Amino acid sequence: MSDVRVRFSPAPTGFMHLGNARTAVFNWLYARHTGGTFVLRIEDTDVTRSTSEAEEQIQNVVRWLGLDVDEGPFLQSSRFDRHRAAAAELVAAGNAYECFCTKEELDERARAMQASGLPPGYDGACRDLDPATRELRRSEGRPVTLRFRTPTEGRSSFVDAVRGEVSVAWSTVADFVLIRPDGSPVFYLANAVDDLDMRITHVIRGEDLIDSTHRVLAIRRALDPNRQPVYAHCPLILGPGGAKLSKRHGAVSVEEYRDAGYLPQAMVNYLAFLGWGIADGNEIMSGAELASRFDIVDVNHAGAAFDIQKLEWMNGEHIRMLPLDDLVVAVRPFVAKTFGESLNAELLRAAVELAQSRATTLVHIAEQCAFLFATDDVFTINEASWEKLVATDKIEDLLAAVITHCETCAWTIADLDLRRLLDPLELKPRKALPAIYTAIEGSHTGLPLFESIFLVGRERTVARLKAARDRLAQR
RNA sequence: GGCCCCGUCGUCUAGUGGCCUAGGACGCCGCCCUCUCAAGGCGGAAGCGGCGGUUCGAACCCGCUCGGGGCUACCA
Repeated sequence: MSDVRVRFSPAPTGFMHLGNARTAVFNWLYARHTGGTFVLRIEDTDVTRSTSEAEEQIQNVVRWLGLDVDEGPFLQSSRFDRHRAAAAELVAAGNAYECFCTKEELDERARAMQASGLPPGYDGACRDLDPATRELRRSEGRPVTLRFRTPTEGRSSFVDAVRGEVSVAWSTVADFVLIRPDGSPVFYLANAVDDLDMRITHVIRGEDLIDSTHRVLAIRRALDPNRQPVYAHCPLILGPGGAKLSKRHGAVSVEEYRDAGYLPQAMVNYLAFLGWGIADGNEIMSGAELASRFDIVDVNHAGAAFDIQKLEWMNGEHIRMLPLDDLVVAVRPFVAKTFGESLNAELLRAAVELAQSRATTLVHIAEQCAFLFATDDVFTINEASWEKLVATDKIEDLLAAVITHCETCAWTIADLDLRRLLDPLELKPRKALPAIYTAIEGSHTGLPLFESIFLVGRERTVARLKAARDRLAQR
């Protein structure tokens, strides 16, 4: 095992969206690539916005994706004492100070500064208070926050593993809050302290955090000047057209994709290729294959648009690669959702086998199999398909011939090859058979007909054909 | 507004000065296969944001410009 230690550290303040998932995937891939350790840390420093549901969802999604966690989950909220101690250390060393400004005062002054064309950051009002004034403020019962004292000159710079040197003038970075009046730490502090304590060597995260890195690094250096991790900021995932990914573009939470019938291995495969690519030859890979090839220095610079069509294709490819028994297990809950838990296992397996080569999602497979599990009272025919049936040439003769055949023939797939009935009627399979698909499967598109009829069984087949015949006669 | 980051087919990408009349994949179009729909096979259209440099030579280097994104919180 190498000494590489990475962590996925989401905030439990909402659902796990695709960007979070991709960050998790990159971290996991890098850990597995290097033989390092993958740590899960929940950054719940914002007590008012963090929820246990979100926390649970994060763990569910990580598990579902198959990203095995080596250490954790660790909750930052259980380490607040450690964060406060670190903050006290910073105050003692003069790197941080007490600020007595109220939220209202801050807001008001920020507005005024903005109005006069100045940047709206903290104005440093409490930065250099003398001890007497500090004592006075405290005695007034004002809230106390701890702020980090940011350098006034020079530049902050670090070498990012994907972007190279990133640098910013310290004069543009205002003093920022470390500890809130209620004693809870803010992200910068908790993040710096925990990465230090957990001996994180590589910080792989979204580009939205690139500017905060200067602040985190400043805290780290004040606490321990000897250790600095490698930072790798990955491009953000965009919606269609390069705009910000949002609900308007459809599902953005990973669980929605799971529920829509996407395979976790397809999700990992697709996400891995968003912002990174070997893109030479085969793109369908297992997590292990991806891990063997992944490296953070190969991550792209530009944001990547999420393309559901490619995910869908990739999902189909993974469905085709999956051993049949595994696919049956994956499909089962989707079928059980409408037809209950007591499913005929053999029937399900046979149906999934027929669907495996033609489906793109698990939901798609469940839909294609539905006609097999539908009892006659719930079996319904798709309206567009019914119209096609009605318009079929010699439909009455065709139905009559198929009914007779199905009532009397041997019940084997070979004997159920209905094409033999078509010649006498001077019909072509391509034109005539979709009507039979409709009568049996409820749609003119679906699982191969003769195998399907075989699985439906003689009794239900004849019943459905007669039902179609009768409905036709009524019009 | 300020600061930072980014810019190759519609989309994901390969490409780090000559191998590029820019390669692959999804999607799209056409053909083949075919009991429907798919899957599969074959073929096709489609791109270096723009302008200036540097160089014998630029998708690759530099400048400007335009465009996109992020940050600018007692969110992370």
